[in-house]
Amino acid sequence: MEIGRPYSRLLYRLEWSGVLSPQDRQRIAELPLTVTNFAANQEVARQGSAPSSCTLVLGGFLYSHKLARGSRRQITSFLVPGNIADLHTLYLSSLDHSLSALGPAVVAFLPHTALRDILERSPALAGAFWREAFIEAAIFREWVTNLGRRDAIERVAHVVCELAVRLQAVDLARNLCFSIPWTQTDLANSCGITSVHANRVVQELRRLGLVDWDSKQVRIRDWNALAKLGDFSDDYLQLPAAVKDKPLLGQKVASTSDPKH
Amino acid sequence: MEIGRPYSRLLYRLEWSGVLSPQDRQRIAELPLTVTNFAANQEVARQGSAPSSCTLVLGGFLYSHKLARGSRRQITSFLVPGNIADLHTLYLSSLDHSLSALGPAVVAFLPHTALRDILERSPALAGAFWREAFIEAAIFREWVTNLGRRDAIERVAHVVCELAVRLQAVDLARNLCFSIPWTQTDLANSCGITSVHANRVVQELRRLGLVDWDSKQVRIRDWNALAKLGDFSDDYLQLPAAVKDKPLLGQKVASTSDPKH
DNA sequence: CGACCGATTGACACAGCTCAAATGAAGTGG
DNA sequence: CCACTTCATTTGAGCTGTGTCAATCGGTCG
Repeated sequence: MEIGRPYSRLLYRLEWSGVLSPQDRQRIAELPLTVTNFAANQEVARQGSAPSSCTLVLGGFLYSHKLARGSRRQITSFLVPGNIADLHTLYLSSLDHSLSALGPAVVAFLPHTALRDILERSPALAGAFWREAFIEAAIFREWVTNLGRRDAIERVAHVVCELAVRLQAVDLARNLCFSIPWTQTDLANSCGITSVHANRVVQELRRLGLVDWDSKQVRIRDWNALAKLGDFSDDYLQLPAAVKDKPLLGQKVASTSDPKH
Repeated sequence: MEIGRPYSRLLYRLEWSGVLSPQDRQRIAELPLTVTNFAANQEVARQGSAPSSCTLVLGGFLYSHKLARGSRRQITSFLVPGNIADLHTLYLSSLDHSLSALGPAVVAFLPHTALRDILERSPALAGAFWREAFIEAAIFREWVTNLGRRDAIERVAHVVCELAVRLQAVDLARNLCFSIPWTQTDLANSCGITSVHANRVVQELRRLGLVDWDSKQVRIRDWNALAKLGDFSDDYLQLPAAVKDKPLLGQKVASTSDPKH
């Protein structure tokens, strides 16, 4: 994966479904974009607003969230570099969730007009974006299942597994180790538990020897056990064979390099 | 809404985002379709399979579901007439959930080839389908929030409100009353609770005078109270003004016509 | 009539919540 | 370089919503 250009991770993901024509790659490369930095916890878009551009994550993490009962926060998804956080604003008038930066983050805003234009002109790109949207929906279904039918430690294990896979797929996790600037409260808000209980779960995962967890740094020490505990299978993420064959998952490479770093 | 043709409810929904050209309506009307009947609980599509057509609900209900821990079932969505249950199979190779009939149901299978064709030819139809897909995603986000941050009675109240609105939007609910062939176990599987507890919650809703509940027949007796209890707002369903202005919600018409039918 | 399925009920157990406080780490300003 | 603040993590002690197990009841259908 070519890294270094703003759209490189997006392009990499879009080509999961098949190589794009030079012209289509060019279309992506030429998308007008406004790069903006956000501080930790800064709001990128507010529920109810009607943005005129979409938000591509370049660096760091965003999360979408909603409130229940007026004050109970639920994180509905984590967005990692290469993800477009709110493609739906292209066709839905108002945003049904808020969007915030988990830690410091860099995003690019892509005007709706330009995106609609390439979706109309290139069936291949339209297909690639459809695919992105549908993968996001599959993740939502998995989260519904996670929240509805797994207990706290399983939920946490599952979310950690999911992030590990999604991050390694865009080269942001190495050796089952990744950095993410979340707090245990963020974790709790994504797993539908309280932060107090999230803390106890994290401690239990440490005690079981499944993960090292320095809050901002997560290292999975026993992938197979964690995936089993979290009832995790990466099927729903629809990874292409080329990505699945990368090492790091299934602990194929857990022994090749120094597990301490 | 014109009723009577297989695609009428779909067309009605597609036009929520704006009137379609006669040619586009024609394209929908001419979609090749295979109509099939399913018995209650019969499987329409199995997780892991790779269908070559999409499933349009014509009558009755479908539900998508996944298993956690091998045996705990979670319903991830209810599909009502006019919904396409698995549009994502157009672009994702394998189904990440199973699809079953809640009660007896009639569905139409639409070949991928025909659907891809109209998505490529008509930007307006593509936009309408994008909109459908994004509304589905918004529902998933709401479900994530429901499961993660509301307690049992709130979850049930919320799901009932959602179904009432979605059904009345396609003329399948009158006077806040609708028929749905679910069991309390189905309800439990959608709300992430056990069937025993679902029963207690239903009894409590009855006792509070919020709903009449004859299992297959749900009548909301106090919409405002139920919506408040379920922390429900229909914003995420992205109803067009024309539909929101219909009576029945907000109990505007709770008295105008016969509540028995 | 018997079989089966869904609704209902009761007794009890426990996962996770609430409330409250202590500890620790990181930054800020003097 | 040290007080001071702030925020995240951690711990403890009850409390409660929901699960589990098991039985009963009622309706439907062959």
